[in-house]
Amino acid sequence: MKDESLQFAKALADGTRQEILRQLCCRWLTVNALVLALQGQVRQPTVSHHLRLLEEAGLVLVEQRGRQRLYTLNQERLTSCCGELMRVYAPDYRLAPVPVSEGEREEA
Amino acid sequence: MKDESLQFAKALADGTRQEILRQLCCRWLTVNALVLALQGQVRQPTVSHHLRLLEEAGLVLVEQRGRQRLYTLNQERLTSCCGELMRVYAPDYRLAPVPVSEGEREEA
DNA sequence: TTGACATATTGATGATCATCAATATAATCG
DNA sequence: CGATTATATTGATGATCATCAATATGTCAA
Repeated sequence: MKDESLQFAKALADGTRQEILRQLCCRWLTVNALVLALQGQVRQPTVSHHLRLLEEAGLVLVEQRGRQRLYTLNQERLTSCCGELMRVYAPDYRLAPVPVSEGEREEA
Repeated sequence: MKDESLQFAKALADGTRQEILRQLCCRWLTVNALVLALQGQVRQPTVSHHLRLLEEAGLVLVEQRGRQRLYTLNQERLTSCCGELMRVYAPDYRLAPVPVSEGEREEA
């Protein structure tokens, strides 16, 4: 897409997609596992549809594993998109994103 | 709206609204001035419509001034919404938003 | 109060999009 | 190979939404 911030916002502008991202945060799930995690909220084709949009926006990472595909949230991408938004729309504010260290990540 | 991050994303999920926000960044414009700045892209009622959505999302500030209404981008709100997004969807990253000082603001 | 100006609201229309059932593709196993 | 499983794609349908012309509301000046 031409405008990255627009694609980013559109990707997040749906409740089901945000729920999917929450489920994919900090873990890898297969499509079916994701459908189950969504508790019958939506069917598998719908989940695949959303995953495609999220992948096109770079917000999820995919890994083929036999006949299943594992998805996870791409935190780095989300961070950089938020950074871009703030650079454009909040130039009077600054952000200093600090990656959490490996050690800290384990504690949570 | 129930979900703040969803309302935020929806508000940004339109090219015209993002263009409006760019125009309202760091300055106050009347509705008509905004229509002019958009160079005939959209009519006045459409602009008013978008301004309402943006106001409901807290992304613009309004001030009545005689018979006109002045709008400007609410940078603080945008910053906090981005922060919320990152807190939820990028917990392995941190942001330390630092407001630019008054002095620096003048230079730009 | 009347007239002129600035903005908001209404109602209609077309476009975009979320969702589903059905089906296709792809990968593994026997 | 054929059967099974996992995921993607297709086509249809209803909902949401961006946009406009027309009109209403609100504000000031004379």
